[in-house]
Amino acid sequence: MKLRKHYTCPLELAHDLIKGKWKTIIIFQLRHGKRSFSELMREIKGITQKMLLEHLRELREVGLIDKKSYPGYPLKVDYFLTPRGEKMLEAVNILQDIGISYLTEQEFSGFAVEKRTED
Amino acid sequence: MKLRKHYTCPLELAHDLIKGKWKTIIIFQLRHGKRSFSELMREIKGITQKMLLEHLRELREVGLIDKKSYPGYPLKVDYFLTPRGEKMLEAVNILQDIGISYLTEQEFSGFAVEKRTED
DNA sequence: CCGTATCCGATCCGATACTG
DNA sequence: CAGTATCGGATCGGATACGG
Repeated sequence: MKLRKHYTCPLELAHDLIKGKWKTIIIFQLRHGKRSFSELMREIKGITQKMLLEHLRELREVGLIDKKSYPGYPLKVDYFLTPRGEKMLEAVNILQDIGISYLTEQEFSGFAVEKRTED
Repeated sequence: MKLRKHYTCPLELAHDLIKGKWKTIIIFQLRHGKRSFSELMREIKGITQKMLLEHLRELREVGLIDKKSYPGYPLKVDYFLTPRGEKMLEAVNILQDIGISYLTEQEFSGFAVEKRTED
């Protein structure tokens, strides 16, 4: 996700910052501080190596996260939120709350599982 | 954007709610109350009729907005945020602030225009 | 004024294999 | 452990035309 040259609207830019299936989840996982690549792989269910690396790189390119590499073997890299990322975390936390409310409340858990009557 | 049957993570669901190029912008445009379809078309630069209708329908299906149709000609329909939409607006407002900060600050306005030296 | 349908290129994302 | 490359199906979104 390269940012475009021009944006006519701040929200278009901001939405591009978190575009992609995993970006908000990555930001949320970094809420308590740094995480290595392998920790993120373990904590984020269902993500592939390719997707995680790609989204990490993009988040870095737009300045929401940064990383620190430690020399030597085994390789070790820590990813962490920048101040901009911390600000984005505020929005992500709200999204998290909204997601929980949808998963919790009857009205939409019924809808979210498409009237499953079995199990 | 139909919601899936199951989500392993609230953020995956929440991100789906605002997935798509225009959803956050539509929510933001409804921040001060109801808007007719044609008002939204006028206010949201660059959007096509198809995209606006499609995103309005999807936002409605997931319960972030609702609409009220008035009988008679010319047709008139008002769209407005539901309580869930108002909650989502809190996140969108933060995104808006972040977008503004990116467009404003030197570091990223330079980056956002990809080192353009002409014009 | 509001809503639907279709076509088609662009992008996204998962699987998989390979490198330092 | 961390990162790169490629391929192919699925989805997204713009243009355009048509309908109530």
